[in-house]
Amino acid sequence: MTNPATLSRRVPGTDKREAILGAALELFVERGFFGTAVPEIAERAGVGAGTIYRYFESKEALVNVIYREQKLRFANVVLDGFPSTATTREQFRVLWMRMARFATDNLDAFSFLELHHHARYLDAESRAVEHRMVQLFVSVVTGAQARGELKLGPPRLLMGLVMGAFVGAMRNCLDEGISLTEADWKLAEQCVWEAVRS
Amino acid sequence: MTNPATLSRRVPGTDKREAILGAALELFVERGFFGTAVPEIAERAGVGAGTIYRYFESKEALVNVIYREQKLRFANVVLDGFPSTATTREQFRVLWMRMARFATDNLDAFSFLELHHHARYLDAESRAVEHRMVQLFVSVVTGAQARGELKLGPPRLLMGLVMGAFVGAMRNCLDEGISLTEADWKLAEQCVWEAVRS
DNA sequence: GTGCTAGGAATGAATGTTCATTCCGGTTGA
DNA sequence: TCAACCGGAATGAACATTCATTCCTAGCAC
Repeated sequence: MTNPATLSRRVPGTDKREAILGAALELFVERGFFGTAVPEIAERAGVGAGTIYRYFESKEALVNVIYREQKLRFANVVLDGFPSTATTREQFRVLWMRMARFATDNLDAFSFLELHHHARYLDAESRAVEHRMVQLFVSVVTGAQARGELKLGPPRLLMGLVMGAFVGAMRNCLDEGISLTEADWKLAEQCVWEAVRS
Repeated sequence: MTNPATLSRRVPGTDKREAILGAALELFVERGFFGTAVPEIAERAGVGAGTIYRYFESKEALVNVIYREQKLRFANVVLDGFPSTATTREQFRVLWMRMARFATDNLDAFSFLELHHHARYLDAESRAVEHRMVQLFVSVVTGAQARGELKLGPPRLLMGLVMGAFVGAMRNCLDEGISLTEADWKLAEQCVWEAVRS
């Protein structure tokens, strides 16, 4: 009963759920939330329109599941095994390059998170997930400031500059349909480090 | 026929047109393009739904007019009387502070331009307006690089970092419902200059 | 092995709602 | 009186969601 052939039977329809999530992610990136019709999602996922409502309570619930899932995936990629005892310089490099990897390997997920930042249809839990991540970053910045390794100033402002610069760099990629080279990412990292170092 | 009393007759309904543009700008920022219903725009503008179609061919034409209008307003505020003979350091300061002024004084317009960056419903002319602005900035960056005053590297990448950092700083404002102080803007300017200086 | 059956999963046409757009009767200023 | 202008009800298309029906397969009887 637990051999691979029966696995998809034991958790029925998991693959359909994944197909719906994948199709919805793509379409929300391409057309936005209100610009995407539920039957379109069904068509791209290769399921009936009604099937979506077997897995998700509503279109809004669907977009919230995607948001939280991808936000947590991002957090895992970036923070898993974070070198908390390394120098701030090294921590910054690791953070930047992990973000670059996530964004490069998961273009749609990255665009989705960007696009749906603070959207009206995100519910309290989705906002809470976001808020927890921000708080975590703020505490890292505050710590580095206390050790005199980052410029002084509102932590949220410094974080905004760094994250904004990252998104700005990535956006060039997306806008031009090209992808940034490893060298480009390293240059960007060096630039932004010089922006915030004390 | 040209005295003030008859002006609003000679350009009929100019004030209604402005009311529609203003209401639509606000609502598109609050709810997005597809999330905003035309009758809602009419209500906030204090006109009938049909009246909107006396001034704009369609909802899509309306959003494009707003986009181009605000993009050009931004370009004017930032580039009008630009000190083209000053040092790159001084030019950077002027650019940054003018952008800060525009964003602070025109929160909705700034958010609108951010939100509708590369949206599907922007037409060829709107894209052309955007493209011309980018080209202009690229040539400024390239010139400064040639004089050895900016880091070398893809001009689009450096621009992306700077503009991204600006947006990131501004976003803190919007997210927290607070506004950045003059000191905050100066700190941010100093940080970002150090990111791109040679 | 074969045929049957129960019941959960999947479907997509049907439903009621909401939307962008049109159109016509009323209003206004000259 | 008249032409230009306006409002908002009317219209048809498109939408999110539902639900009566079909499909699939594990389990059983033989």
